[in-house]
Amino acid sequence: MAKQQRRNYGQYCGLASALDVIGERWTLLIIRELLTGPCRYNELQANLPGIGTNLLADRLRFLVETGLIRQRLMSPESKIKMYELTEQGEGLREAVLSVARWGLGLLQAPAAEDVVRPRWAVLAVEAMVDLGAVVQDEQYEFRIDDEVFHIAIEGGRVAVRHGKPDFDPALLVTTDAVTFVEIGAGRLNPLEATLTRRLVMEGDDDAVLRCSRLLGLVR
Amino acid sequence: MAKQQRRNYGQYCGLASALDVIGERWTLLIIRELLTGPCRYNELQANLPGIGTNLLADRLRFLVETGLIRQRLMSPESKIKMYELTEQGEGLREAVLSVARWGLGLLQAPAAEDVVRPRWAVLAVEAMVDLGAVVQDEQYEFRIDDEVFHIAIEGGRVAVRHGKPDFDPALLVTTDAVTFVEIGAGRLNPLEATLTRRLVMEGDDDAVLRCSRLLGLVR
DNA sequence: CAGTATCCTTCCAGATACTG
DNA sequence: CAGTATCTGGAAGGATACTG
Repeated sequence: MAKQQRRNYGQYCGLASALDVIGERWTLLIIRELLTGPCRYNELQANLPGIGTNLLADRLRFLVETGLIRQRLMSPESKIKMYELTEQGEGLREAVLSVARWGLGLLQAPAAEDVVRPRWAVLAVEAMVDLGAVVQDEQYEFRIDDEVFHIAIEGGRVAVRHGKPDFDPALLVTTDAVTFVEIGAGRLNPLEATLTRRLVMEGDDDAVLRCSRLLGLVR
Repeated sequence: MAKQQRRNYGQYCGLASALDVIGERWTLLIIRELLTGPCRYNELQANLPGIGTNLLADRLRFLVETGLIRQRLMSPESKIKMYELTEQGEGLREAVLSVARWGLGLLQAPAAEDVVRPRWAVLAVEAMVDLGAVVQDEQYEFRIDDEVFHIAIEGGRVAVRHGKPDFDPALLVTTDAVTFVEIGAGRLNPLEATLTRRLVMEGDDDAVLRCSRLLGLVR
């Protein structure tokens, strides 16, 4: 036998065939990391505590084979490798957000041993976006712990991206990852978070309102 | 140790917490079965070839504990037990459809050993529904292999349900599960399927058009 | 930095036998 | 019918050491 067969469900069904590819342990969490931008091997390892390097390598190899991700050099001269989603992998965004949205509702208070990362808060932000609440093109800057990202509204489309906004943001939101995830989970009232300074929104009052509506924090 | 701890990711993140509950093998397929209506133990076993009775029992027990499903007697007098989704479990519908929609795009021609079930075609139908194409209240009857179900459009909402329509349907669609899944996967042209009689749509031409649009089969 | 290689543990598949 | 209980080989997962 040249190559052993992967375990699969053997069902002619969209869900089953999806799970044959992304159903194994850790796989969807790797996709989650890449949904907020390309990552290096060690970054992935650092953001997926407990994965074990062999499994990470296995999963990455399989996902490259399957065409969900690809390897690319960071720049022509450097030999630092990055992993990034292909178009097919990017196609999982809606599905991942949908699952994450459901999972947000399960969250209790963080346990002492729970790990949190700013980029997971980014995912929470994205899962919370209500497309019906888009009013005007603008950008909001978020500073979550040590990471900066922004929401860009462009012609009715909403993108959540890493790094600073492309232009002067209408709003600057400063918070920590736990606070943001808790708000997303509906466990923490945004007003309360604001009053206790766990969440700080600086900017025009109207922009604060628009952003709050976009994230479903107020009606 | 009274009760061993389930393996979990230990991440304070919506996606990770969702996967702690529904990430294990077979779990989401059990949810899929229940999304098209309550099932008995043996039905589940029959529709999930390969699961093994102990594993199915384990999963069901866990899902009941977690509150995603519940057990109920079929009728007060009979002692036939059914499993059905709780409201929380029902909350997974969008997420499951979203994953299934992505997975449909992966499907190749069915392999000889692949299993197909009419209810998976029901899922495909539901995943294909384009809410933007809803025009008027009506119902469509589907006969896939030996199962009957229908799409009910009521005030802009679309429901896919088991059994016969509540009133005279605008359309009767007859086909087999493989054909329907293949159409959903974009592998089979609906016109071709119609011409080869693998798919038969009986009804008013306008209704055929509306239904085809609803399922994204024509623009 | 970006992985292999190794070893050990846990989970899963499949079979079978049993119970209320 | 609707499960529980037990067993076994094999596959997947986890921890750690090592390498170009």
